[in-house]
Amino acid sequence: MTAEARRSARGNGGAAPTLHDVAAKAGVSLATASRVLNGSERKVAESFRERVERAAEELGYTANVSAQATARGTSPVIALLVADIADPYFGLIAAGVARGADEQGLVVTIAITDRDPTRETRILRALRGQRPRGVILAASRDDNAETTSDELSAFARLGGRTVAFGDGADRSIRIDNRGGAERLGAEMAARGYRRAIALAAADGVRTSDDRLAGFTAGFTGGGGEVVRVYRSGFAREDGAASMQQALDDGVEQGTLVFALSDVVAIGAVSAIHDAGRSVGADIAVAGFDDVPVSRDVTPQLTTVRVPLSELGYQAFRATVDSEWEQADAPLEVIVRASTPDRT
Amino acid sequence: MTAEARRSARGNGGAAPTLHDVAAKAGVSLATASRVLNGSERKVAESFRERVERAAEELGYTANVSAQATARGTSPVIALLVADIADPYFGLIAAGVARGADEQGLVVTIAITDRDPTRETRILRALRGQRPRGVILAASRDDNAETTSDELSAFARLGGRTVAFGDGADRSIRIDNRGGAERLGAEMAARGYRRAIALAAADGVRTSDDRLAGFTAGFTGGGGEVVRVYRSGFAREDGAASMQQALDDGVEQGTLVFALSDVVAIGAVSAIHDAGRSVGADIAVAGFDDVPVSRDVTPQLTTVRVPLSELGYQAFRATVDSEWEQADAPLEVIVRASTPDRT
DNA sequence: TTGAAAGCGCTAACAC
DNA sequence: GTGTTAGCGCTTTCAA
Repeated sequence: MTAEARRSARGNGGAAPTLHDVAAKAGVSLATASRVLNGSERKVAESFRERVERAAEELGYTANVSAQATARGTSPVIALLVADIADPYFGLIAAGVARGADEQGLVVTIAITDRDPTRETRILRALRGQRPRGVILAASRDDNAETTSDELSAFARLGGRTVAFGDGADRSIRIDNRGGAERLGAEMAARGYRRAIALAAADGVRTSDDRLAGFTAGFTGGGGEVVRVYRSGFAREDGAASMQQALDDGVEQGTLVFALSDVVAIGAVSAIHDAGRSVGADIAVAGFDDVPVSRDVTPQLTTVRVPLSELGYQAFRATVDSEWEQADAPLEVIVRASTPDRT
Repeated sequence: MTAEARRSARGNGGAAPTLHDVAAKAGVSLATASRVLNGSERKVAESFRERVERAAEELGYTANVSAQATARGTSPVIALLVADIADPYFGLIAAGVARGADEQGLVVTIAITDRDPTRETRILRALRGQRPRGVILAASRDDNAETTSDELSAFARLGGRTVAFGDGADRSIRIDNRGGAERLGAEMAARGYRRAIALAAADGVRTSDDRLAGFTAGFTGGGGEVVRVYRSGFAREDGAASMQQALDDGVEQGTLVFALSDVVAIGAVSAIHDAGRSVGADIAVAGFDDVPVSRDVTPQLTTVRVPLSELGYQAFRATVDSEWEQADAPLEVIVRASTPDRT
């Protein structure tokens, strides 16, 4: 049964009007209708153009994106992979990506990896079916596993641009985790802290390693010492659990807790409260990222500002611009009340 | 130039392998390959099936979703509209939707309305081009404007399911804002509060109106009085601004501030601190939603728990299940330290 | 079971 | 300028 037949069979109820319908109603050819509605500018006589536009309007025509994509061989989508969309870190990145995509009339699809590399690879494979213009990987915060990088090259071979927060893709959004953490460490030492406990992720997780190494370098360089390192993950509960453990092990007054992210730091703050200790002069806490909630906890969190939303926007630009160079995204140490001066 | 010609012209470099390639390599027809790889189960001889699968594997074949969509007339996507993906309210909903979509192998596309009804309508129109299986509207927190509802019916006519947090769609996810707020108001009155200030959104915004009306009913029913209502929006900064204004107007000690959402409440908390006042015995604050940060501020925020992520999941189910009925999502009043007993 | 062939809705040569 | 027509990659009758 042809589309035509099917359409009249149901009296055209429930079927989306096609370009064909518009062309027929306007009394022009398919090609002309296509040129007016979706094709490149300037080529159609004004009178025709008007007729087509009116017909489209009356029919409520909207181009079928899938059909356009198969015909053109490319689809207007940018795929974004995040670990957890409810985490403000990723939420901010996603907001930046969405803003850019919107500017260009592109659609962004979001997939959640739950920080599971297997899932990540699987999703990537499925995403390939969308033949997206670009893929942005903000998921692992880790060096991208081998299988993931295979998938990434598969994308590249299809002509899609791959961008990663980290390595392994065509283009990388780099965050100077090490440098920022080092400045933070130095600043904390300068403010009189001498003992620090670090809350990190598993050894080998790049972001965590860099932040930890940077902090340690800066802090010891200023005369401090990182006395213990607890390892768990990136979630708030991980921070709470690690801190709980640390408290069980004993935390001297005046110790600084350096958490690898604000979210983790906030978990730590909660554990400190639960233990009846207090944040600040008793146990100081510093995080990383400067997500909005770091200003909403009491005391406000000392942290390193990462312009996440802006970086998301840049990541988007990186997927679409032919020429591209990452703009400078300087990280700034922000000292707040969670780390009072000890000098 | 045919695909064949093009492919050999570039030595097949850079082109995605097509079903055609797989079929050729396996020595079977297109139809058979399709049946094995993407079609319905059970129909192909085991030997053929194996050959096809091996060929697909070796070629690294992934079905082109757009082509499948044009051929099938339906695409495996669920479109989600949110006001602001960096807002935890929407982040949680999105997480629930994403979880459900993943279970069904569907893709979710996200669009941001920025709380602009015009944008919302425009986006909806563009989204229609994707011919998504379903659309979830979590954007306006408002009664859906007329144009929006036109777009929604257009979707429905195409056979797509529309689901809204609020009214105007095929199916609605309802949050008992009024009831929850009423219980909160009653509880606050029972705990000895007598004067309240409300921080709401513009008059006519449904969620805000319901929460405000509910709270007022419960609070006055318990002997309290809502002395002033400030109106702005749903963002943290709106809460800060409204609270600032309230403080300028004068806020008696022992007053309760009821904010229409936790995010707004947190803005208010920040304004209270900035003004050198304190949250709790001095000025009490209650919010709504129970987003994670409500437990991370000090003092922790009294609020009404809305199972946002779960509701996101339900919204997803509502788009895909033929039979559907909203599961009970009871709202629970959670009293925390931001509203100490005054009795 | 399998395969040939006619679509799906749209784009883009190419000719008029 | 405009229309014809052969694709895009895939699905799905319909015969064989």
